[in-house]
Order: sequence, then C-alpha cells, then structure tokens
Amino acid sequence: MSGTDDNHAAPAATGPSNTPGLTLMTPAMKRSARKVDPTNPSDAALIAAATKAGAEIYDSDAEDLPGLVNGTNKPQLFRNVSWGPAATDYSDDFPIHPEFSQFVPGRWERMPDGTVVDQKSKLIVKFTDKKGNKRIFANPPPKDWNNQEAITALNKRTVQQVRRNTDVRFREVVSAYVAPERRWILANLTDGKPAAGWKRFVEQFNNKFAGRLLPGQDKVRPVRTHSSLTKEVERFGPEFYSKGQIPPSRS
DNA sequence: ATGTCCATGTCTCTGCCATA
DNA sequence: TATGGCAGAGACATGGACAT
Repeated sequence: MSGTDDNHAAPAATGPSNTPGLTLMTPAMKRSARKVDPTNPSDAALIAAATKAGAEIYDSDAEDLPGLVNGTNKPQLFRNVSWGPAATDYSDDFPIHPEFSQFVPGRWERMPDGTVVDQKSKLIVKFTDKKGNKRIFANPPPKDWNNQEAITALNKRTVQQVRRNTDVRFREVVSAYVAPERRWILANLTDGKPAAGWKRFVEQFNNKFAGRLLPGQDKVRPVRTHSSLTKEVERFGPEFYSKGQIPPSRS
C-alpha cells in the first residue's frame, strides 16, 4: 500500500469464470476500509482538511423543493433537492467503463491515497451507454448519510443504472449450489452439523468439488468458503437437510 | 424504461473458548 | 489478561422478476 496509486479501480481482465463481453471493475478498497469515522480523531482531521462538494451538484444549504422526491419508493429517506449545473453538464467525461464504489454510511469515503472525499459527488452518475449515448443520472441524496437503509437503496439504484446501460460489472457472477453439491452436504451432516467441525467440512467439500467440472455443467465448480457453506445449511437446514432432503436446484 | 423486490451467495463483525 | 482460531449471525451485493 505504498508508493503510487496502482490500486485505483481499473478495468480488470474478465476472468475465466466471468461472462464474456463484460468488464469487471473491482473496487480498490473494501467497504470497511472506505468507511470514515468522524468520532476517530485522525479521521476527523482528514474530514476537516477535505473540501466538500459544492453547489454544482446541489446547494446543500438551500431549502429542499416542496413535496417528496419522485422516482423512489422510500421518499422519506431522500432529499428533494434542486440540482446544480453538473446535473445537466454534458461537457464532462462520459466513460464507457464508469468507475463506481458503493456508497458507505457517512458523508465521507476514504480513498486509496488515504484522503477522504465527499460522497455527494457520486450522486450524479455520468457514462456513455452501450449504444454510445451520453447518460446522466442524478440520484437524490439521503436525508441522513448515516442511514444504512437509505445508503442501500441508493447503491442498488445506482448499480442498476450502470448494469443496465453498460457492460461494467462490479463483482463476478456467483454460481448457485447444484444438486451434486447439495447431496454431498446432506450426506456429510450429522444432526445438522458437520461431525468433525466446519473447517474440516469446508476443506473436504472443496477437495471434492472446487475446480471440478460436473456432468451437465459448463463451468468448473467454485471454491466455497466457510460462510457460504454455513449459510447454505442455515438457510435450508430446517426445511430440507434436517429432513433428509436437498433444496431444489434450478437447471 | 426504470425503480424496487426477491432469492441467493459472500463479506464482515462479534462473541466464545482454549491456550499462552 | 491477552490472543488467536472458529462459528454464528447479520449486512449487503448481484441478477432477474415484478411493478408501474
């Protein structure tokens, strides 16, 4: 993590397990690392040294427009602002592969270089879509930047905008558990738990499946983590595994 | 066309417990 | 008491379905 910024979000090579034609934009930092804690003195100092995004996005101090924001199911969570000139400025850069790091709770986000930036500037999303058209999406700001429900809704909306209109993706497609994997899980559970502990269970599962091509499948099975397997069992234990059955798999 | 919901998989935080 | 590994639970992301 030293020296120059070779860890900016960048178009990563589309991995072998990724859908062809799509570009994977990996976030430079994990969510937890990007969160900023104003309570922490060193973070507070960073915030004090940073500059807030200005009225070109919207005037934060101006009165909101009357009425609730349109275009959202949760208008209580968002401000109905009057957008600044940036929302209609087509002279900017409109990348084909837009970068986007999901909003984190709090107004500020930590960057790879250690500084913090105002997430307000991420509300206006600009890119060139798959048809070559310049697009601008102005997503209303949350009333409370610390409200995770608002942040989640904002992230979902923004990511959909990118996903529907560009070939950029932010995470590799995950593959669902298939029947042979689930049969193995069922066969190796005792009273809903692995007899020899989860660690062993995960190892054995991956020895059996990870990297293998199963009959009727076109892709190699992925490595599963502890969390993935315990969640699978937690989710389907009561209705299926504990009754000696496996959950239905599609395909 | 676009916002949200649903189902599902993964990441992350927290607490427990054995041991140093 | 401090530490490290592990398990459980909750947060949250994704693609597709659904709604308007």
